[in-house]
Amino acid sequence: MNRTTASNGNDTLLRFCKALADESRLKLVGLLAKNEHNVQELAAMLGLKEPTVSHHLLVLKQLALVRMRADGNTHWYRLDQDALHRIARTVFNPENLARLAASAEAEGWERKVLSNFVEGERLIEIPVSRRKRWAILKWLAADFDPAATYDEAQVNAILKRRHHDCAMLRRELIGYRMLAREKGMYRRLPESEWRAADT
Amino acid sequence: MNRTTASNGNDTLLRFCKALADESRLKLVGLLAKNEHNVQELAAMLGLKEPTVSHHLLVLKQLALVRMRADGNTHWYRLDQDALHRIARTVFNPENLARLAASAEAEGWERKVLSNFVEGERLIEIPVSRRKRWAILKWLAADFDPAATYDEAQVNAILKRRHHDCAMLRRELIGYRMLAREKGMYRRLPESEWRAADT
DNA sequence: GCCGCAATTCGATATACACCTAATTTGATA
DNA sequence: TATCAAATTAGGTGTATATCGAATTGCGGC
Repeated sequence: MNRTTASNGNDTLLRFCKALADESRLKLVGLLAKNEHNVQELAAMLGLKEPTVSHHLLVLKQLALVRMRADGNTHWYRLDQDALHRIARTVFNPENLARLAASAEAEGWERKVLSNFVEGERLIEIPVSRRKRWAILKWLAADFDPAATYDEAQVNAILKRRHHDCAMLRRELIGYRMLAREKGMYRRLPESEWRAADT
Repeated sequence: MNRTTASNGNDTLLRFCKALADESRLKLVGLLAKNEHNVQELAAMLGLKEPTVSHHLLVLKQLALVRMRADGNTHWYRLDQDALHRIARTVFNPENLARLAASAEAEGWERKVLSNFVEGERLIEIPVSRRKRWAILKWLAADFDPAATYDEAQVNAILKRRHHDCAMLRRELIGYRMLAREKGMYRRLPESEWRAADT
């Protein structure tokens, strides 16, 4: 199931793929590519019942892949070849693929981690995963001014705003070299000094 | 569900569409199009658990849409852009679409109807649909020699081989002008005399 | 050797949807 | 007008599969 609503632009791509991700509908497309057919014929050719074919045709119709012409009560369907190729072409070009990524960019990863572990201003839980923990620590490090120095009580006070286990957080921050302890005082190190997320 | 096994050639097309007919997998494609990512990152970015992502990556991998590079225990995935475009292009060209229809050609419609209503040499059921009934009657008419004449007993005997309700079949054959009754004798009319299927 | 972590595999669940039958709509015809 | 035939819509069922938690695998460090 999808917890985020599909972004409108790529929604077309998704529906297009869904529409063709069924053997019966693919056969329909193939049949309608060559000739016009009514629902009965299609049902007979595919070995399906009319309602089923109607259902499939509706799906294709909603993507404008098939056209219908009514003669009395019999409906004649045919494929809109141009539409098919147009969609196939526009939908798979690189720019469109790029937009797919927009919804969840690499840069957004850390934000997502935060949203998973931070409720309001408090850290609910310290992630076990090294990379996620790194993202959390980066967020904690932002609480410190690189130009200032703090004694242990001050560091603890700042960290306590986020999570009760300030000692653990302090140790981690030092482990990743985001904080450094010198002569009993702490200071935030520049990012260039930090250990990488995956080491 | 599919009652016929997919033809090998279009099987690729079907699997390709199935693979992309899922929002999570589309997002994966988008993300992997821009950068290499490991499973944890992808899971975090999509808001899914690692096993789920693994599953999706497997699907994409089986179509050779993604490549994997293992560094220790972390697996780095990226999109094979060429593969994607190559498949998209080859799979949607007209010749390939034409092959889709091969499995159930228009000419094959009547054959299909027969296979649905005829078991061995016996007619299981007389279709209600006018067009299907017409196909069945055409098949029955083939039992009669256009150059011969039959009395009613003979006609009934021939039809009884196909279905117990020979009276009904006889009436229908006459209704469609496939058989004609003249002076108590029956004879098969040429196809040019038959009423059309849809009248 | 053992432990920890990333990834995968396994087993279960829950949703999506292809398909059917039955009921309804709609157009043509008698 | 009643009626029939073609299509669609409505409702229900079974299968496929997206997702998860738990167990397993496999690699790297101690």
